[in-house]
Amino acid sequence: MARPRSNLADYIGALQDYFVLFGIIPSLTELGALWGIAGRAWTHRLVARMKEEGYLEESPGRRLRPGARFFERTVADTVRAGLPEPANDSGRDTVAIDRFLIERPSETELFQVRGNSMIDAGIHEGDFVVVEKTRSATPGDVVLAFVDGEFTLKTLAKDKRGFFLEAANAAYAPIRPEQGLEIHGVMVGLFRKTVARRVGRTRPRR
Amino acid sequence: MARPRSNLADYIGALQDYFVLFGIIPSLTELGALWGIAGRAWTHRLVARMKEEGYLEESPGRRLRPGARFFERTVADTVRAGLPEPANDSGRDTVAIDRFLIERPSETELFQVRGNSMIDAGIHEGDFVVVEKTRSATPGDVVLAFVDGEFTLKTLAKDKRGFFLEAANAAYAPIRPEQGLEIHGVMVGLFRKTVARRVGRTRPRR
DNA sequence: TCGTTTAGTGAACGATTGTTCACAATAAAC
DNA sequence: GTTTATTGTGAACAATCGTTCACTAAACGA
Repeated sequence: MARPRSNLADYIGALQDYFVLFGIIPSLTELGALWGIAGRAWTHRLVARMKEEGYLEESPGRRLRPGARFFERTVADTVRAGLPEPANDSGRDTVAIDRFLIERPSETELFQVRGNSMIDAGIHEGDFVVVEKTRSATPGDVVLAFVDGEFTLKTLAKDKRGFFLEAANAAYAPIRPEQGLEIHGVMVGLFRKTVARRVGRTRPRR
Repeated sequence: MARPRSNLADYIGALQDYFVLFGIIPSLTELGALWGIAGRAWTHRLVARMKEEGYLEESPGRRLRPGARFFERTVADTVRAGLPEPANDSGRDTVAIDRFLIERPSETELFQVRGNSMIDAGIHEGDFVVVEKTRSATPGDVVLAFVDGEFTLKTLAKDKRGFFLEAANAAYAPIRPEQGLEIHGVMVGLFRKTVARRVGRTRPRR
């Protein structure tokens, strides 16, 4: 029966390093060179196995991309005791946050928040808000609306009199737009930088 | 002289959407199909221009990968009246979220927040916190500390009795660690996804 | 009007692609 | 010592790849 005993893990490790370096999954020929394999046939079969196990996926044009398990890096779940070491031996992907927050790049805009009318929703002045334009809004969503000649970020709400806008701050009254309510987009994410760029640095490098 | 007037931006937008979907930059043939271009020659020249401007880079095997500027996005101010159109002379700024939030990738970790002890600082349960390990903390910084066998996110404070930790929530008492205070890192940023991934889609494709 | 620049098409090239088939080398199982 | 599965090699296939060259079409200034 002969257990597989797959040293597949070694090949995957080498490929992860390559991916961090070059940002792509290369052709079978170059995979063979990377792995020290002469014939393209065997490389092909290894790749097939990686696809079966979810490490690689196929993109249009027969090209390969990292599969669901390729990164498998723990996003370092929080605070619970025990070391938070993410075991992140191989490099990190700097693309992660962008891709996490932005699903439709061409329909997405960033806005910087002014004022504190949404502070109870954890939206502070200076925060960057990710807004998707084409997403249809439903009551409860935070929306970027155009009312009375101004853009404003508020929670969309609805009662028997129709749609209106609510702030997340007791000091602000609800807004019932007089001539129509134009929803520019729906907030789908937020990010914030909390410490100013430091002038010096903690310790000299190298 | 004829200004470039490049509608390159439209092509890049379409490519960004494609990349989110498939995780690769496709071949020239498929780029042409994506952009509605018949001859591969013209696609080739557009790609060359994108490489010059830093949107694309070349990987081994003549394949393409996203360049440094590929993930940049323009930021608009929320509140200002008038169209939020970039109006590229004044208020326009472009940000790549990852690079904006993470200055030192190898010293940075991500943690997901549990609990609401920092809610008055706009840090909610489920938010992702960007923590830099080697940055030296000063009172007022939000730090990820290791006290009494647990990791916890709190504001670092100091009085005449020494350093202690403060929550940003009146329901939590300050923490004065008994056997030493170990600062694991300093919070430098935060991001949050506010709408769950939609099940259906807005409009059918093709 | 003419000239120039941008935008785009179409065909052709050699090289490389993924895939398949036939076949050897190694190792473990029986 | 034979069997069997795994690991690997090498050649061959049509298809597609990136690149280049020659050539329109439209737009715009001078």
